[in-house]
Amino acid sequence: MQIPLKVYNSLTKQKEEFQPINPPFVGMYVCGPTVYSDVHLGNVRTFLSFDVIYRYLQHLGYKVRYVRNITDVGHLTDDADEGEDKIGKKARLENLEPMQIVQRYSNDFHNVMELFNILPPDIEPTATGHIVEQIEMIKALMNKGLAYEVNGSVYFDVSKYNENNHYGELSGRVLEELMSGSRTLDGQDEKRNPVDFALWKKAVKGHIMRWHSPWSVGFPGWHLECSVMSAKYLGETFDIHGGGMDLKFPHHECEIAQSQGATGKSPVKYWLHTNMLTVNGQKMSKSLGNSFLPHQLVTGEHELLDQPYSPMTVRFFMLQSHYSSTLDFSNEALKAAAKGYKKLINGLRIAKSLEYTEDGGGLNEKVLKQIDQIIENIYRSMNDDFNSARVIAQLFNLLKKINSLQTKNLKFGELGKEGFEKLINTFADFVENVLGLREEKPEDVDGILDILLKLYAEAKAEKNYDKVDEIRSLLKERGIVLKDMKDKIDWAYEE
RNA sequence: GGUCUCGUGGCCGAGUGGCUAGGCAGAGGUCUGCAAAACCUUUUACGGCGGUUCGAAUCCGCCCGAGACCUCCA
Repeated sequence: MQIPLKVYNSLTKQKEEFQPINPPFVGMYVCGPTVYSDVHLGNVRTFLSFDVIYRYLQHLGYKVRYVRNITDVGHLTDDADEGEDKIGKKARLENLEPMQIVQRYSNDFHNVMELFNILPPDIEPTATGHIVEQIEMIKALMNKGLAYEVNGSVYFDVSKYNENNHYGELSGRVLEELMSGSRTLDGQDEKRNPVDFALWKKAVKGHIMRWHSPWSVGFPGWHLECSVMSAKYLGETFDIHGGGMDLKFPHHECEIAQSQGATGKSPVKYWLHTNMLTVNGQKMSKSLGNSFLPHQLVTGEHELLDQPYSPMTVRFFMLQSHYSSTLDFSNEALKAAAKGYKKLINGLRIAKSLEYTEDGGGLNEKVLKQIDQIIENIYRSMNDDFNSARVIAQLFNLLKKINSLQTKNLKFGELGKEGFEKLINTFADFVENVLGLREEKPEDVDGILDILLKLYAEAKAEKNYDKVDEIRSLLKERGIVLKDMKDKIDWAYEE
């Protein structure tokens, strides 16, 4: 396609043509979850957005290396770098080894990702697996005079960094204002400046997760792992760094400062930020207590939910908005999405089942042109900062053609074999591979079997033995045998 | 208070200086034993006030309203 891919770069605050540093390779890093509690739907939105970006880049032929970390070091509950370690706290409360907490919620996270058909990244590094590398980066920063040690803890010297760099370039902060705006913490603070942040924290008594370092037995600062792991797997400068808006400051700002401080290079070419999921206009977040857990959605067991919604309904719902807009979560919107999703996925089933047959129609240039136009619009939309909402709109337009083929309102011959294949393949490819929507078959297989058993019983009662034999043999082909019992009919797997 | 985003028809949600978003809901029609689905047609719109322009919902200013970040958060 001739239309170039453009992405909105949060760093430059404008849409830019996407040009990878080393085509056809693309390096993409996305901040993953901290595994100390269940992921909620807001978290899912971010990973879903980058899933579609990942899928589309691959669709365009790029060789993408997608890295998404797992934060399994317990970071502190407030940014004064005080407070309790979240994983350690949970471990203590539940009387578990911290790594049990980490494992449990990592497993849960992976299950949720699979539920929403979010592809796994190529590399999923953990913070605890890269303590050595983090220590190395701290050393490098200390050697450059950008970090200082106090009582076994090491802090990043933001004002020092700002002398030759621009701290705040991503989030639009001005250091002076940050410094005047932040309260000086009473007495105990080890930092030279409130805006400085921890690279290494000495473990206080009772802190469970701890490692040896040249400075103390302790643990690394929150921002450090992303700088370290992205550099390790993608290089000191790589193409795309993603994450939720709420990580822009301070997390991503600090990441830039660390990386640039250590290497002298700007680490990321394109910064992409996804917007928040809201509930009644308010951000969904753990701390506000208005978050939905994925399983609550699927079961419908939540006071704000009228009914259950399937994972693909939610996926479809989220893709109907642009990743950089807030999206409000409501029953009405979800119900509409459920119907829309089913319409689209019915189309996918039809698309896959249609076979081209010569039915005497002559080529219809007008329809062919329409289809070409729609397909071009699909690429145009996706290339415009991954506008999945517009892609879906166009897919519904293709769907009309597909449905018309099925109902014979449109003849195969009008499209010709080539036109037909383009229609079907584009539709199926975008629905399944780019948007990642998959068919959700009814799970109630038992219920469907019951219906067959009922028909079988009726046929027997009518002594319609042809029908009886037919049902029996058809089920047998599927590995299911019927059992005529004295008082009822049952079934079993064929042995 | 500082920085920033948004305000689109009954609901959700794209987009754009003049050319159909789309889904859901509503209306009419075709098809159908009935129904559903599908297809065709169709109603409802760009927070307010100014300005730029031949023309703005789209650009600019002001106002009103909502939200995000500035503390852990995707």
